[in-house]
Parts: sequence; C-alpha cells; structure tokens
Amino acid sequence: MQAIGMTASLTASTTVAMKIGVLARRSGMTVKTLRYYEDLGLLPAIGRSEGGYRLFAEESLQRLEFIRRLKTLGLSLEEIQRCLAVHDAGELPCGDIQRQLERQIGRIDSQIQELRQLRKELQGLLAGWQSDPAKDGDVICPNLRV
Amino acid sequence: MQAIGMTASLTASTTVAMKIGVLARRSGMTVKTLRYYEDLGLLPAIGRSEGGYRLFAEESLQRLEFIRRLKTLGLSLEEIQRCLAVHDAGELPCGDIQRQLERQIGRIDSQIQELRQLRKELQGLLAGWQSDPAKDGDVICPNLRV
DNA sequence: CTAGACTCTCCCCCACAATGGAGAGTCGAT
DNA sequence: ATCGACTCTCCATTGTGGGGGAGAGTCTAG
Repeated sequence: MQAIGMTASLTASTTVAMKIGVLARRSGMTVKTLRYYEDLGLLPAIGRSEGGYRLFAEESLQRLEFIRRLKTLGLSLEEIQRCLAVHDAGELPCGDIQRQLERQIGRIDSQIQELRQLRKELQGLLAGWQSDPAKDGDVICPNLRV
Repeated sequence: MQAIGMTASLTASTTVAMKIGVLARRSGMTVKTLRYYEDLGLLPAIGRSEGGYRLFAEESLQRLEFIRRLKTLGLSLEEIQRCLAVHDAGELPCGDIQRQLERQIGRIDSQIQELRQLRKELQGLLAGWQSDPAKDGDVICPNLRV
C-alpha cells in the first residue's frame, strides 16, 4: 500500500542517496568543493556505489547550508568542523557555535583596531607630504621618515 | 695620498661591497629574505664575486629601509617595486608613493566597512541567541537562520 | 692543509580554500 | 556496442612572503 502524496520526509527509511553531481547542483557548490569537504571530513558520504561513486544523504544539504552560513560569518573550515563534530556526537552545537562567533567578533575587533591604527599613520604621513622634497642623503623618499 | 679619518661616505669611489650575510646583519633581515628580494628584482646586487657570491652596495641599506617602511604601511612587495622602479629611473618616487598610500587608505576603508558589516551581523545573531532551542527539522542550528 | 664559517643553487614546505586538468573507469540510453 | 555524461584518483597551481634543508663550492684563520 502506497500513500499517494506522502511527503518525502515521512519515508525516512527510503533515504535516496545522491551522487556528487546532484548534490552539487542542489547545493550550489561545485563538485570539486564537495570532494574537498569530504576529504576534510566536513561532509561524510554515506558510502560508495558499486562503481565507487560517493553517495550522499539528504541531510548533506542541511550540512552544506550550515557550512555556507558559517563561512559567510567568517569562520574557517576548521572551526566549522569543530562545530559539526559536536553535532555529530549527538550534542546540540549551539553553545559551541556561539563561542566561535564570539571569538570571531573578537578577531574582527582587533582587526579593525589594527586597520584604524594603520590608517591613522597613513593619514598623518600624507598630511605632511611634500611632493617635491629636498634630497636628503641617499634616502629614497624623505617623506617616509617616522 | 690617503686621508686618515676621512669618513666612508666621502670616499664614494671606493664603495665597499658587502656579501649577503653582512647586509643581512646590518639590515636586520635574513639571508633568505635578501635572496628572495633580489630574485624579485627589489634589491639588485652590484655583481658577483669571483666565487659567485652576491655583492651589495652600501645603498642597499637605504633600499631595505624603504622596503621595510612601506611594508609596515601595508604595501605589497609588488607595489613597493613599482615605487622603486620610478626611483631607479632617476625620478622622484614621492608622487607615486603618495598615490600608493592613498590607494592603501582606500583599501583599509573598505576593509573596515566590511568588517563592521560582518560584526553587525554577528552581533544581531548573538543578540537573539538561544542556547537550547527547539529542534527544527534537520537544521543543525536553528539560531543560524537569516 | 684543514676546520669552520659562509655562500651558492635547487627543491620542497607553510597557511587557506579551493581550482584545473590528465587519464581512467562507470552509468544510462540508444 | 557505443556515445556522452558523469565520476574517480592523483597531481599541480593559485596568491603572498618567505622558511628549511640538502649538497656542493668558497673563503679565511690558524
């Protein structure tokens, strides 16, 4: 007996495995990237077909969404992998993700500080810039002295 | 006739060439770095000794100071090389350096903008963070939705 | 003459996140 | 049977600024 109109999510036992090209199209990533992620352990395949083709589960799509999202937030693949490891251990990764994101804010803040400092130095240097200075020994550009 | 006590800078004709190790010690850079810069064309040697050793002129020290300074200001070696090329053509490089530094300020500004934008997104995300959310389908972390 | 310090070239390696391509194998349809 | 689309592994490359080390040659003091 076959329930017509039954949604795919209800037929959990019949998980249809995807080959890498399908997953690439559905996720918007390239085949190369998916293989790369699998090599890194970010994206486990459920197995191989008889011909040796990687087979991916439906959940890979959520996983790739997760990876994509954290990447745009500036986390490295290694940090993302740590979060995924928590998830794969059956725990809720939200706490770990939160900590990673807080660390990321810290990194951003110090980067901004450095950039502001550098900008200030550049501004100061350009403020007193003389486009045609007197030659001063063998110095290549006299404007550059601290 | 040899003037005793005459400073080295006055005996310009007797430019004493340095081998790479001496230049490294005097400039505070490594031998590896100096060879690298010479390969790139940033730091021309005046020639080779009979044994094939690179020989550098006294001016290399000013040149390395220049490179070091522009590097700390965030210019790439390629940009620095463009400035040095102007200098080596006998022109005053100050105008070119000025333009490079202005471009650098522009880059810094857009980097800061990007970082601020990212920080805002992270802050917003963490503001509504729930460390123990309800499970929502197969989504790995419900907090991450845009 | 020999030991030690110095230098040479050449090649490989790091981070980071992929990308490109060669050459071979697999799958589905005709 | 064969064609095209797909996939596999393996290796190299991208950009940036160097670092490490092998193996060989050179220079200098004792």
